Amino acid sequence: MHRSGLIARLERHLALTEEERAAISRAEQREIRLKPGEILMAEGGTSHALFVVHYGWLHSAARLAAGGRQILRFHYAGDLIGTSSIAWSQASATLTAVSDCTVTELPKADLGQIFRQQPRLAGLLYAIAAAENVAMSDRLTSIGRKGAAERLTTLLLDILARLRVTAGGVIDSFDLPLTQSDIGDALGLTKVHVNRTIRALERDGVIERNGRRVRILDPELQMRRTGFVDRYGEIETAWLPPAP
Amino acid sequence: MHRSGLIARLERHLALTEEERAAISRAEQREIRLKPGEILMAEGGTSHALFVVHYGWLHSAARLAAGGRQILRFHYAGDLIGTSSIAWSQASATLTAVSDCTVTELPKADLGQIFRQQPRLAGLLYAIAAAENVAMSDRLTSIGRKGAAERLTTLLLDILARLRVTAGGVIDSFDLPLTQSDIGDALGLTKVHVNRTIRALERDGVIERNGRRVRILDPELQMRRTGFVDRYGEIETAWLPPAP
DNA sequence: CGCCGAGTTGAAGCCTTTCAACGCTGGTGG
DNA sequence: CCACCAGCGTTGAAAGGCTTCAACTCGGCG
Repeated sequence: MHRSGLIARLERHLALTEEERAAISRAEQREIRLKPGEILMAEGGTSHALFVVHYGWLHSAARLAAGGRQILRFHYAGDLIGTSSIAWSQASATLTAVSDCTVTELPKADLGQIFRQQPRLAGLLYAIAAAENVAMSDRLTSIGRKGAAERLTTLLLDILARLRVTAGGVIDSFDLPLTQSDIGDALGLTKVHVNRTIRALERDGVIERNGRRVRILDPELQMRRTGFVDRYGEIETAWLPPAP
Repeated sequence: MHRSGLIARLERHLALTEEERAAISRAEQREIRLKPGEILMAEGGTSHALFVVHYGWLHSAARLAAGGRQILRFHYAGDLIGTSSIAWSQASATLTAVSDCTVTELPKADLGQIFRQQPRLAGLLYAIAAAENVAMSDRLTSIGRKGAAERLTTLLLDILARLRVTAGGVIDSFDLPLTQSDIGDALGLTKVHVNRTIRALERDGVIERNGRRVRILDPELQMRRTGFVDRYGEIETAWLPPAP
């Protein structure tokens, strides 16, 4: 099996011991490959496992009684997902592949083992969960208090920031596998208005498009204008207990 | 010192051992009392501690460059707050007292101790963080995909559900210490529209008001209509490692 | 070759915001 | 002690951003 996406993620914050790496490897079970649109876990279904993303994108989404959909988060390599199954046995959101992707199962019981034997990893996972909570807050602020153009720009900057991590360099363009309908469901807009907003950003020289390739002309400028903060760069680890 | 709100919260999910209780008591430092409107922690400020709420309400909010504000969450007795300081030393949100309240400090370093010595507590804290993440998702869905009346009803139901826990019974009314401006900032609406929406709910027989007292006429009906889910009732603990 | 999903565009309507004004209440200082 | 002031709640009217409805194009897949 190839290298774990989760281990790679954790090592960006902390130099893991051999034991810590082994504990995670042991917990990760069978690998699952998904095609775009395939569902990994359905809202309301029962689940006794989390998933680690190794490659590709997914999203988690909630359905409304009225028939709409809200995309809650996008998940990239290194993310530990399906975390709602930690607190309940029923999934609170649907996990769907956006691109081709591979994930591995991580049974809840094995997570318990990690918490028992690797307190430093437990702390780091807790810190990452706290960071994700803050990222969620940013999204809430964006949807609650910003107009369509700014929401869209922020989403594109967020995707760019996440991809820059794995790309290992400062890129300014990427392939966007999302439909405009998906984008609307992520931003709380209709697909029609997403389309108009995208075209307005093009006209205003904020972005360029070529097929599904999107280029942000001056990412740093846009980050300043929207007040975008990358929540995934650094995580403080000084408070963590030492490795055993 | 009176009984810790956090211990009470955790014991709703798990029967704690004497050692576990002691570990938390040891970590909780000086008690702080706040009056409505007082700020416990300011966005951008540095902080090396979390806080445990023992009594009263607070909220966390983010400011926008444009001048607006988004209230992210309300915090009640038993909540562990300021968790953004777990991942960074800078606070990402401002914590403000809504009512009179008392909290205690919980230094990050002591949290590290708890993670090292009490893996079961660590797991439970992680599960609670996961549950909060889901609650945040619910809010995102509400703001992204629902109209003003439904957002407001959902907020009132959420407050009711939280108060029912500490009230220890099925209540259907409560004192609402929030201004309409606060409510607007929590729901992504203007205070003017909040006012119109409140009056519409009164006219439609959804709520009654008497000063700051709010009564929801048929909470169960409204829960069904809005698809409200109480995320704070049960948390699964079967996967947790055993107490040492 | 035809169909279906995705993207695009126009026009009309609705929900929410903005701007403005006024009453009420509780706290403060003369 | 009381007048004043500031903040909150309330309401109206007009404007604006986003949605809805509808139609048309384009490209890929069966």
